Amino acid sequence: MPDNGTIRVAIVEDDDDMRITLQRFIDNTSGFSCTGAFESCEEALSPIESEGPDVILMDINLPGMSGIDGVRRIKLFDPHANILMLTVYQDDDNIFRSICAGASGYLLKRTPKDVLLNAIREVHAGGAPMNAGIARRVMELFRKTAAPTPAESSLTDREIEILQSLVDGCSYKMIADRHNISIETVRNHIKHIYEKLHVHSKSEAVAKALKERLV
Amino acid sequence: MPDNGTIRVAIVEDDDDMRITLQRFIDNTSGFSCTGAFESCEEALSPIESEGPDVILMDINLPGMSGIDGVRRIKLFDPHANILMLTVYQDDDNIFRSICAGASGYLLKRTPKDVLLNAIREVHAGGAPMNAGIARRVMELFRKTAAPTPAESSLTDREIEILQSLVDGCSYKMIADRHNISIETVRNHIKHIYEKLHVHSKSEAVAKALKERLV
DNA sequence: GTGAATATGACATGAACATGGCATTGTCTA
DNA sequence: TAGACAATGCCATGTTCATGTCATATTCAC
Repeated sequence: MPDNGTIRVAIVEDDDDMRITLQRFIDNTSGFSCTGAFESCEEALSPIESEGPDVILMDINLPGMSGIDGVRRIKLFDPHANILMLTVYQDDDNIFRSICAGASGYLLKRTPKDVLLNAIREVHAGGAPMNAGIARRVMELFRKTAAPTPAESSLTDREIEILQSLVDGCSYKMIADRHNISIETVRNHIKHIYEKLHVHSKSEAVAKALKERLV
Repeated sequence: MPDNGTIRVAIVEDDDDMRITLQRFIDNTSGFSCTGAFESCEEALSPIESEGPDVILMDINLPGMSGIDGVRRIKLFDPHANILMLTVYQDDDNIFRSICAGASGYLLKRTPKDVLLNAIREVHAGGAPMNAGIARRVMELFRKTAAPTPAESSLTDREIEILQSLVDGCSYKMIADRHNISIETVRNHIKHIYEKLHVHSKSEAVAKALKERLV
């Protein structure tokens, strides 16, 4: 990392105009330098791995490997890479998949240059820049996705152990062996589990256990 | 909503100094007005419901009902309420629970006044203001919480429908009725599902379906 | 120290399931 | 157009499960 204070930026963008404009803009801005500008992830991966830029600007819709897959690949060899998605898409699915792949920020291409610079600084500083609408979307997605609080169950510790074994796919016999108890005892525990969960089969119990985070 | 352009803010904060300082600051700032400042959620709920402020600043650590529960309650009668958490806590658990409860933004109390004003504007405009570190944390939490990419399953559409029915706790007979096919056909589909998933029982299939997000 | 809850165990019976093989029909593709 | 795959269907056999009733020992609270 040369030139303390300069943020080294790599660009992956297939549109020639956009890419060249961005590269010039960054190189001509004090405090920033461009380590490379690439048309595709395939071209970008190796240079990015060796150069280790501070921030990577990544388009989503690229020929060949998508930007989202690119993020995943980059994160494989550098889990701390700071990647800022810069794209025209702001649908939930792309946002969701970008974040899951490991992107640290998400901006639209029409973002003004000064905001983009701030975002690059922010992502470099450990932030997660994104425009207001996208941030709110992430919150909504998060809320929807988040695990519901484990339901209050009246199951005893032992019953939860047995239920866990059911989730693991064990037969009664296997559960008996695993816990060193008689298969009749297993039956008994499972009877009680069924009563408490209001179910009538192994598969229902397993579904309920997993959906309600009982195990 | 009086005075077009003025953002009406309610405050819930138990610390007297903090609350009074905030209230004065907001009332003395052009474009903002304070509809009420409360020491507790219990006191705040009713006035907030009748006043319908544009933005609510909410502390987390309150005597009695916590700010997080407060958010939940407010969201019950006004799902579009814009609530900005303003707190000293920035641990994952509080952030996580605030977002799940329905908060739209999350700032620390030591946030400078001008940043706070911007955040109020932003949350009012549909954004989700939070400081850089918290934003990054939300992304991380999101990534950890989010559903892993559905595994490649090679199941046909029909098989996935049947598998869904298994997850719903159906017996073979119920599946046959639900899909208007013979129970023998159900057997056949399930045979194929077992082969493809490498399982040997309904409960194993259900567990695999839920764990690997096949349905 | 009595009662409630828990963990353990047994037995019996009918229902549901797992697995094998086999057949027909339609669709898609090399 | 032959082959692969999907969806539908039937039959048979053995296994596993669901559910009932009952019993004993332990623990913990009231």
